[in-house]
Amino acid sequence: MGRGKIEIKRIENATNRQVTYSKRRNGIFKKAQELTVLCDAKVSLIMFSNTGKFHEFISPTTNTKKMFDQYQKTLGIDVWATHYARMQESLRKLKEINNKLKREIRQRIGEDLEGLSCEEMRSLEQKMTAAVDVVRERKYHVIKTQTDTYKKKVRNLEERHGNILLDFVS
Amino acid sequence: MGRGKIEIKRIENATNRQVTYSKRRNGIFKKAQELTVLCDAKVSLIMFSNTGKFHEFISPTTNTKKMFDQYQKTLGIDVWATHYARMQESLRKLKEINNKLKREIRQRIGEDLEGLSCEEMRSLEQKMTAAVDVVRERKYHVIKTQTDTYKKKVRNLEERHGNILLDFVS
DNA sequence: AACTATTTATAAGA
DNA sequence: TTCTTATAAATAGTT
Repeated sequence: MGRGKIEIKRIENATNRQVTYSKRRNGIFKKAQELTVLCDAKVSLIMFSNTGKFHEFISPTTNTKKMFDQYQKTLGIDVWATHYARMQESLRKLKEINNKLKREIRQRIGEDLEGLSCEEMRSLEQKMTAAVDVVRERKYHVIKTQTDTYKKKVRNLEERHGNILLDFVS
Repeated sequence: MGRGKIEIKRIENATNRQVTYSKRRNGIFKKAQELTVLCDAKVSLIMFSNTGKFHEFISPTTNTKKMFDQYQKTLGIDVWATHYARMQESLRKLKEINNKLKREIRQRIGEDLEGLSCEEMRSLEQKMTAAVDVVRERKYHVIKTQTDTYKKKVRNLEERHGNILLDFVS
């Protein structure tokens, strides 16, 4: 999958190997996550890059301990695993929400409009003009309030000034 | 990937779930194998289907025991803590970004304007009207394109209709 | 870190 | 299960 087909053999260029590792690692993690959800399966995925970097995915499950116990006693790991998996899920969801929000903002900025139908565009425009109106009104309100405050101050000053002048005159 | 897009949630139909599990398990195993070879990585992949069937993939360069040894040796129990801390940090950051994005959207919807100064409000209004213009222009473009297409069709139909009428007359 | 031309995975149907 | 095939998704090479 990609610009060209590649042979499945060790990538000799270190940089390239690192990049591919990173990309494919994400791919596999995503697939593991999906399998966990779609098929209600339990998955443990642990990997070390050739540079020794460690990554893992563990399905959120109450039976994680069973999975590890089949191989060896790994004290405390299962407790963390559940917790960890939950966090992974949270991260994933947050990222998703983030992307959606970003897209919405982009649309409201006027980018990313390619996919929208005429009707959707009309609706978006309507929403946006309505919002602009709200902002405009609010702005006027603020200005009005400020102006009134200043007017009052000026009136006050004028009055006092007038009194001072009167003092001079008298 | 497939005839249709699917939502990532538990597949309720048991047969379907089993089939998907089988297909996707093969997919992940293949990917794990490829990663092992391409990137010279060590991968341990253990899974249980919801019916309790067990499958695993282990890089040929290692074995499960080695993998867990490395896991413990490289990480130790305290590394779980750092790992956990790192994830928590990520979560925090994502949430923060999320809130900012949400706030921006709210403002662009016309809510949450309380804290803004007159100047900020003016700037926001400007940005929004600019965005509305972009959307409006894009909308017009779409409508124009559609209209032109229809016009062409109508012209075509009229022409053909005219020919048919001529046939009748002659 | 993005992008995109391609390859690959896979959902649905048989 | 296995095959097929239209479509979605992953990703190799590139910028």
